[in-house]
Amino acid sequence: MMTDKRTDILKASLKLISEHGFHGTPMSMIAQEAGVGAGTIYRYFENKEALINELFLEIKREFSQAMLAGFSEEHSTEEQFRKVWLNTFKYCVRNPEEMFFLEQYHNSPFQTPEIEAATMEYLAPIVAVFQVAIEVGEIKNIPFEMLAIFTYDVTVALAKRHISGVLVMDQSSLDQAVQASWDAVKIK
Amino acid sequence: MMTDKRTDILKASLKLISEHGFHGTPMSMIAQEAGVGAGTIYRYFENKEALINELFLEIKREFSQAMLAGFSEEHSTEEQFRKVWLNTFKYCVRNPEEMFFLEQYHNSPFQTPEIEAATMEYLAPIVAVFQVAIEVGEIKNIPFEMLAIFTYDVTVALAKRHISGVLVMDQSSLDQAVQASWDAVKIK
Amino acid sequence: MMTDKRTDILKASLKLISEHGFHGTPMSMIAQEAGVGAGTIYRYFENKEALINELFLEIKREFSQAMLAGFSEEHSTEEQFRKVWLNTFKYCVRNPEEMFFLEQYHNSPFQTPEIEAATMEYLAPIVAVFQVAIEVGEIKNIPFEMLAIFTYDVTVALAKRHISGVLVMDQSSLDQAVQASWDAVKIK
Amino acid sequence: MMTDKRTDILKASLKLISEHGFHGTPMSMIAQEAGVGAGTIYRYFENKEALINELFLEIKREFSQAMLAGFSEEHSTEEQFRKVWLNTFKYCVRNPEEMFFLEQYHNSPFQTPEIEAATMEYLAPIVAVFQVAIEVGEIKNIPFEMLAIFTYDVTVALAKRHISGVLVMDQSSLDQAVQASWDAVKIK
DNA sequence: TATGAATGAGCGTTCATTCAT
DNA sequence: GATGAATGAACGCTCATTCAT
Repeated sequence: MMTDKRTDILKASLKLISEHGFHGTPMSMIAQEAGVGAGTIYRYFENKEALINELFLEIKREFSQAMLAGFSEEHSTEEQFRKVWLNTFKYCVRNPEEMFFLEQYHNSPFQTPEIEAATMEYLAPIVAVFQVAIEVGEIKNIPFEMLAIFTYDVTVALAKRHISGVLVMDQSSLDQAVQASWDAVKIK
Repeated sequence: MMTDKRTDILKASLKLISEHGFHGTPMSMIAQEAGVGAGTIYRYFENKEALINELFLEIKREFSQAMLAGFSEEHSTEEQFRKVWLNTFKYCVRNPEEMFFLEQYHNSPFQTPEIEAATMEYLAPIVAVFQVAIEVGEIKNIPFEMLAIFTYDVTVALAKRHISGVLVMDQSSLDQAVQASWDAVKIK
Repeated sequence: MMTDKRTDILKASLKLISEHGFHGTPMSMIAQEAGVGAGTIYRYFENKEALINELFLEIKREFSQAMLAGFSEEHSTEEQFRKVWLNTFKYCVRNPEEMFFLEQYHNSPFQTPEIEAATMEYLAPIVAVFQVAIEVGEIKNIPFEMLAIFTYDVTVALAKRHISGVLVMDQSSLDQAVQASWDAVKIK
Repeated sequence: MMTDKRTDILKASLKLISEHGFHGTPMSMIAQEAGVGAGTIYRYFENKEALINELFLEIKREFSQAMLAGFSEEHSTEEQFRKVWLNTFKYCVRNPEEMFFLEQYHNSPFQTPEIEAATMEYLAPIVAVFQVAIEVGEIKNIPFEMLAIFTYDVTVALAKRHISGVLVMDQSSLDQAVQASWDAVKIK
């Protein structure tokens, strides 16, 4: 299969980078974990930076899809909000490698405005919902970027603390957290 | 002597690391920027890791002091909350290098539980205020770690977006953001 | 391939180390002399210490084989003694690099009891001959370590003086030396 | 006192070098052990090599004097031989630092023919005794260098084994060793 | 197409030596 | 004279990348 090795390389990269960091993961280690020759990586990716950027885009796409799972415009804004919030949290907890990778990426020199922007479009449906909710007066008229912080960033931060064990998120804590996030953005 | 070499080295490290990352900043580059010989760094710091850890502790202390500026127990909880929130935001915006450095540090292998813990005590006064506010029923009874996310993490995230230009935080946006954060944690 | 890089590296190491010493021989110099890249050495040897240890074991094995050349239990003890003595001397004179390397190694921190011990078994046949000779009363009942000094150490010391030119060992001097060594250990 | 610091430096060098080797002993370590500033060493010695060479000459002189202790032409050749032999052995066992230093020196690039030769004159009395003994037919007519090997080199090698514990030299072993050495060089 | 041996620039770090005080 | 902070060349070693097979 054509994409087999490419996928193997991306998987190996994710696993190793999430554990050892970008700089603790030599290309040779990725090659070994992926079961390919070191030179083979360069048939699929121009260089290490390109590999990491493509991995980022792939994970970001998957993450965005997960955020939108079961998303339906028939529900209330609050229900949609909760849905997305919990989807985000669940994805993080179930895919810690992906989450750690993204967190590392966001604080690295690999990160570029163009690539970050490219991921924005994945979340268009959510943006639309917020847009309508603002117009009908259900949530505060604040920039989408700010809304995103009270949902995405807060959720990921909680998931990280949960995974590291610093903060145990049981059902009741989860309810508290969603409620607090909703309180932050809702009107009244 | 007018300039202290230790300080020069820390300053150079901060500037370069905040821009190029830990691994994008060789010791030789730090030496050059600081105007010292490469070997001189090792008179003041045991190795690169120790240099970075000491820089972290120094910045964290300064940051914590900035967060507590003008802090007084005579004001209301909400006023104290706003004060700390705005202090945090201002520090980030005025000291972007320090902020980027801290963010990088928190997602790096340099970070160790001991060093992280050592910084916790700086914020004891804030913890105390939250504690009282919870007891008297002014803010929600949620774990301190969660409260921290709705204050510290959210604020830093906003400052980062502001600095990158993705999100312009004028006075009115700032008011909105503080209010949203307060809405997230306050009762009623 | 005609030339084996591993062998090239060992040969270059031997030549340079015997001349300049362990610490006067950087890895880069070995690489250049061997005609390989600096990093290539590390494909064949874990680090400098491992390279030196492997070189030691290789030379020690070769040396031991040379000492035992033409060794036969059919001859008299004295003939066997002379044979080994002269084999040793000849090897040193013909392979001064190997000899200087071994001498350096024996006075270095690379030397470890395990590695030293590993080389002992090469000389088992000689030990056996001495053992029997002691039992039948042909040579003095002195510890093997002491016998070794009157044979091996003395011989190497003579070879060193010969190579340095301080002492010219012609056939007659050689006969004198062997005789003196034999007089030291023989009975009566 | 004028020579105080110089002596301190030499003592510190001997102690540290005998333990850690030439290359495991930085000048700064010597300075600290000697209780002087690093730069001070360069007032007394041109550089590290000169320091080591001077230390060698000093030890060699002391060693030679020890070898000649109680030396008297009134005794028989054999008695004189035994005396020197045992003096040598005792010095090594009582001054292992000096012995290890000398052994290291002899297998190092510091060693030069000129310096080695300079030490020869210390042993002139011994040379004279051997000379006479050869002329009167008490010992074999072999070069002094070869005689030296059967006395000095053999003795030092035994002392080294004794100190390392590989070979325990009690009174009887010592008698055996002296006898073997004497057997090697005596006539009949 | 796939490999992995080979490369060498670049890293963190050491230490003999200098020189302002 | 004595100091020790400062230097920077040189070290051992890593790893992204290339290219002959």
